[in-house]
Amino acid sequence: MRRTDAPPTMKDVAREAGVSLGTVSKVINGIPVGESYRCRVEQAIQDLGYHVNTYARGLKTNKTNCVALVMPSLRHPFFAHLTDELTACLMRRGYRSLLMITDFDPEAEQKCFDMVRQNKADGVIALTYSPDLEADDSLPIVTIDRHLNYSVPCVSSDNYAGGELAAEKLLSLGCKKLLFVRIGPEIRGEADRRGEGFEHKCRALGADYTRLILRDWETEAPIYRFLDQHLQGGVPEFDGIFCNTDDLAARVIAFLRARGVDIPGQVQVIGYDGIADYATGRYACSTIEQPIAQMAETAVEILLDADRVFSGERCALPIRYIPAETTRD
Amino acid sequence: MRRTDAPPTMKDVAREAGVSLGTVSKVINGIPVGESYRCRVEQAIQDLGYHVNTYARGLKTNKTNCVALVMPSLRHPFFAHLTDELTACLMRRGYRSLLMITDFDPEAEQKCFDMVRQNKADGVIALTYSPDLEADDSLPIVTIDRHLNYSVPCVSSDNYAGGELAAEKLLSLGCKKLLFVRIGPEIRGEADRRGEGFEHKCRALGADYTRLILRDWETEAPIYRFLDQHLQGGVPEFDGIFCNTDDLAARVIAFLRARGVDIPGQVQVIGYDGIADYATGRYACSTIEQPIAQMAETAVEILLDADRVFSGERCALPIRYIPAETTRD
DNA sequence: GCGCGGCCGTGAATCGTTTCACACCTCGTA
DNA sequence: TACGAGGTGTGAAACGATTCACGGCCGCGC
Repeated sequence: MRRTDAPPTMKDVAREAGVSLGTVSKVINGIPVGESYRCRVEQAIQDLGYHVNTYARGLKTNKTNCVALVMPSLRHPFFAHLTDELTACLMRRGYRSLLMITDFDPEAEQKCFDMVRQNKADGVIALTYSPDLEADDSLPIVTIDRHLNYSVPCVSSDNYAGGELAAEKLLSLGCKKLLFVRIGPEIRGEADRRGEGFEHKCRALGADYTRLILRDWETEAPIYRFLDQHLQGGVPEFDGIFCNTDDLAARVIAFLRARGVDIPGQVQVIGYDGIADYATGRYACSTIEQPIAQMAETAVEILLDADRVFSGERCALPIRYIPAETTRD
Repeated sequence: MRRTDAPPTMKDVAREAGVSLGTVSKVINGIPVGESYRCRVEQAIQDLGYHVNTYARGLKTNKTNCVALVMPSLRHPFFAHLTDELTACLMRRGYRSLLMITDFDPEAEQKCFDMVRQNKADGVIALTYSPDLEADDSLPIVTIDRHLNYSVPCVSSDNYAGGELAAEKLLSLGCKKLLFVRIGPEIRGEADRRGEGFEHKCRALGADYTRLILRDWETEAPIYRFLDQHLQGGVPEFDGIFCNTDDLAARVIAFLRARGVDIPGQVQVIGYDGIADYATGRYACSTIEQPIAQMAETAVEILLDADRVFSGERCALPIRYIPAETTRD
């Protein structure tokens, strides 16, 4: 007799229903089976409170219904929002998500990839910062905003167009002297195309622009120094600034305001991401919004719809401009 | 011959190293084994690029090294931050986290619990909104801020003390007429103790207070109506307001300011959670901060350290007051 | 009435681990 | 020298699902 504290197995169900293992398996997997058999099995499953053992199934089928999400952090609202949408998408399709946080550490990122391999997830959706991760071609991977190598599909918003849009907006607001500020680690990422698009548009329209590129996190000091140097007698030299993230934009705005600069009176500032503050629903600055839900949907689609063949495909989704005074809600 | 595209198994390692399965198993699990044997096995593992198959192991051991995280959403920074800390804690201990998002839907919450059962996670850490979830006593569960029933341990910040602290602060700032506003669904949750602590302290100090309790999300209209009614000739009747969440506080502040009320000149407002805006690092309002990292650490500890016995224990962690003008960083 | 094809339920084999009873070897002791 | 205890590697059995070759049964057609 089976101990009552151990969960029931298919064998128990089969015995209870008076059928064979194969029949139980068929019922569970929705394979057609004689009416009376199906009923007996379903009844037995109910009575015993049977649940399939995912690990036995995974062992046999080599399918786990599990996708690993590799994210740098959930502190940043963009990552959190993205993870939220990805998980929702995956659950809708009957997949579970295995969450891994790397804290921007390349070593941790590589470790995650190794873990994923050994955990036999069905796939990986990753947003990473290590320039040269060993992507395992044995496992389907989709990256977000990053090029691991050119056989790994990458989903992102249309960063180039976003940069162009930022330039257009600043110029159409009457700005004459533009500045592009970029912060963050060096990556072969789509996000770098924000600057390219911006510069291209500036050149195309014959606008005066400068760029300030910092290849590290958390080193804002040089930016503040630069801004100070270009603040002649309290009058800022630049009247339009494009920052590569919203939080950088917010800090730049705070810094300039502390120096007595009127924003947006004297200087226009545009950020990138389009995340509103949760509490107030307000945007900290004018911004280029990324279609997060659509990015998540697309990443999941590419990962799971194996019938479509993707080879190093890049998927650039449409962006949108949001002025600072906007409130979400 | 094993096909080269199939991942190597312990059997392959054993053959390559010229030892038995049992020996390979011992090496993998760190059980002492003769020096020369260990070396041969480790070499073979290297050569073959062997990784243990988690599903086979899980099947055999009934342990998965996997904890399910049931969260309402990651849009709210409190949940995101908490999930971040929980995942970090779990990874440090060699556990993986299975993320499930319920979107505040009781049905989805129950479904998550069912999924967890069938997925055989080693445990669950849940922050739920359904008043009566069927907790499965076969699976270790720790809740955050919620009482499922009194045999399930619950971790939270010291909400009662937080309420008291809010009352004290408002009074010490010179407020005479206090208001407590609560919004959110009805739950048997620790969060309700915020109001109790607040009221208790008010009574103890003989302070004049009113309460406005809404048992639903997203129905702020009655709050605004109430505030309007108590705005006699532009002068607010209440000069100290305690809101049960930061985002409610932020909205109340925005509403009153739109009515021309000077905050904090005429009215002091305190929220709860202590989450700073990511972009600016600023707190949207004065607030009672919850020790999120400590809550995560404690929840994981209670869940995994089975040697300690918990029966319906409630763990209330210390809170802290943060004035509005503070900046994180 | 007989034979054959199709349908459908059966249960043994299998997936890759862990575990454990067992056999072997060595060393110390009588 | 002989025997037993202790240490160590071995490999078969088991975990709980899926799969597939097999065989029983039914009905149709000649």
